[in-house]
Amino acid sequence: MEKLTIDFYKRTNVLQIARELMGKILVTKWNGIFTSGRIVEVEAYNGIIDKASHAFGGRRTNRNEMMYAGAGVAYIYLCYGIHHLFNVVTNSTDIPHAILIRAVEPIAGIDVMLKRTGKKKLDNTLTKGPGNVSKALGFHTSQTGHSLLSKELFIADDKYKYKKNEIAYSPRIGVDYAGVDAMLPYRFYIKGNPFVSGKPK
DNA sequence: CTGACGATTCACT
DNA sequence: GTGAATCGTCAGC
Repeated sequence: MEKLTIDFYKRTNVLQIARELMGKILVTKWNGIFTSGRIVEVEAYNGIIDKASHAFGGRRTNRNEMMYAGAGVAYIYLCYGIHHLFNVVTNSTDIPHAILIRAVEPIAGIDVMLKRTGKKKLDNTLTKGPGNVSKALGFHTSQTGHSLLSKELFIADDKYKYKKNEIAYSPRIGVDYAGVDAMLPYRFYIKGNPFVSGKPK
């Protein structure tokens, strides 16, 4: 169970990193409260040339400032006034690459996740979809910019590996406004995993 | 200052 | 399948 280091995040190929995040363990320990889950669905946002990214065209605002902060920090923002979405920032300072964590499989602290989400029992809706992941793991926009190398928030590798044929890819979800870039196969997910969002096929 | 809208989710028809 | 919830952000005036 090794914590991923800065070298993992600072590489230049965001698609490669997104692909490698599959099966890794996302851990939060806010105020010492431990929760974790295995990553089963992600989407890559490929910098200033990606119309679906908040940083398209080099747009730099107060909201997306952390996308430019450099590898190994969290970018968390509010969507639809309701949902906090969690991203991993990669590459280097001033190059706004990010990976949205869309779904995890709960591992530790399931009781805490149930309490945070107001659910009664564990089912596949607990951490399915980016809004639910953030709710279950306790992410909040106030944590944007938090280091992924810290003791409260990090991603670990327990050496579990999905087989090559278990990982599928598709266009990203909810980015129709991005024109041709909406069709890019930047979403990765585990085939048949019940926590993966979108309609099963 | 104002208005339009979003990397979503869930309840309801 | 359809539509409401809900509010910070951002472009434009």
